[in-house]
Amino acid sequence: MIAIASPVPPVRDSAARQRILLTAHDLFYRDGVRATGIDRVIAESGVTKATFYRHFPSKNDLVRAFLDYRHRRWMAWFVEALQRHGSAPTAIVPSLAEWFRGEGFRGCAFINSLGELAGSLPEVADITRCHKQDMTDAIAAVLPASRRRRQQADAVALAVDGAIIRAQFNQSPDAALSALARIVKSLLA
Amino acid sequence: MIAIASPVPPVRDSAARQRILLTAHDLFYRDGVRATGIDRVIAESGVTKATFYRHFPSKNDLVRAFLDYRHRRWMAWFVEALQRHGSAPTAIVPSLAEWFRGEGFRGCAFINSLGELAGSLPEVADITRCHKQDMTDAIAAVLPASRRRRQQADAVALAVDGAIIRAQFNQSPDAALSALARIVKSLLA
DNA sequence: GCCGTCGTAGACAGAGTTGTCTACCTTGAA
DNA sequence: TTCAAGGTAGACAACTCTGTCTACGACGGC
Repeated sequence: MIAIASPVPPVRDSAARQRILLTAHDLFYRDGVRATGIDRVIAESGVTKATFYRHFPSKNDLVRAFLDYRHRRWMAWFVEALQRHGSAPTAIVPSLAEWFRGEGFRGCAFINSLGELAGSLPEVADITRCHKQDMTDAIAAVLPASRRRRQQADAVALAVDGAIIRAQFNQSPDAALSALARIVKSLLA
Repeated sequence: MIAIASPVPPVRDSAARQRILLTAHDLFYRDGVRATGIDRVIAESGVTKATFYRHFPSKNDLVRAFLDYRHRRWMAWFVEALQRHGSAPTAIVPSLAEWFRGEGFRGCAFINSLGELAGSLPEVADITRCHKQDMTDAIAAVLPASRRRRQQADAVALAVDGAIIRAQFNQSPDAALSALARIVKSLLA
């Protein structure tokens, strides 16, 4: 037996894995990561423990996969929403309004994870930084080209984070949205 | 025996209770509420289980006390810092800079709790709303009197929340502080 | 001096946590 | 046809979590 390369190609896209990831996404986002036990994910995704641990050797592996999936999914939605609303600075507030008013909105998954996982999964800060960098880039893409575009995008992104937080605890997102609109307008004036 | 009022006046300020609350504050803020077990709080505050449960019948009671204490303590610091920096709009950024650069800064305790406790302690949203309302009032107090002061304070407070978040995952708070300064300046222009 | 309050000390219950293990079935490719 | 990968099913270990309980000591006001 010669066996040059590893004979065990990891299965990245099996149906069971997808089901686990989708279920974990919904539960982690809705109830929080620590509040959601592995057993719950296993039961609701309809697989067995052996199958689960074949794909995700530990809960932290699942959490990392969840954050990665969340990032790709949220960014795809955000870029699409900005385009749909005109790819202009005025697209930012109505896009976020969609999200805030959507069923099951519970804030930013990365910000939420930051608080509860800092101890058990230190890289969550780096992951969040990457996520917010991509969000900032998407915002910069709808701002008018100018020498200060980078700085303006940073400031708008910071305000967007503030708006997400306030929409999370304020029941109605209206106040957060109008405050954000005011900030965006005065920054670009 | 006539016994008009309850003969068991709750002890609000015993030494043991203070020690428990202080310890819980440090641990909850540093490691998160869910990540911190009751046993840990008990061990580090040097009391026994019976004593602990005499003062706090459940962990949720301790969490509520923690948030209340945190609110009073943080507000006292914030108001004092704003005064110390001149009680003007320009006092906001340097005050926050103190906090962000301080040892053990780990973001806003209320925002952090929001994500991890929404399921087990629903009132955390109301508590956070009250806290942020008081923070907004403190900000309004250093803004110039005008017809739009309330709205300006709301917008600044929203941006402050964004700055807190970014200072939490960005290692250096400099970018968050300068973006916040830019927002404050343009809002008051 | 008595009694209630506050405290120490620690065993214990009951539930939930992550993760391992054995045993067997199915499917597709060499 | 054989064999390995991926899946089902579920017992089990080891630990941690919250919360209860008994027994006893110290102190202060009535």
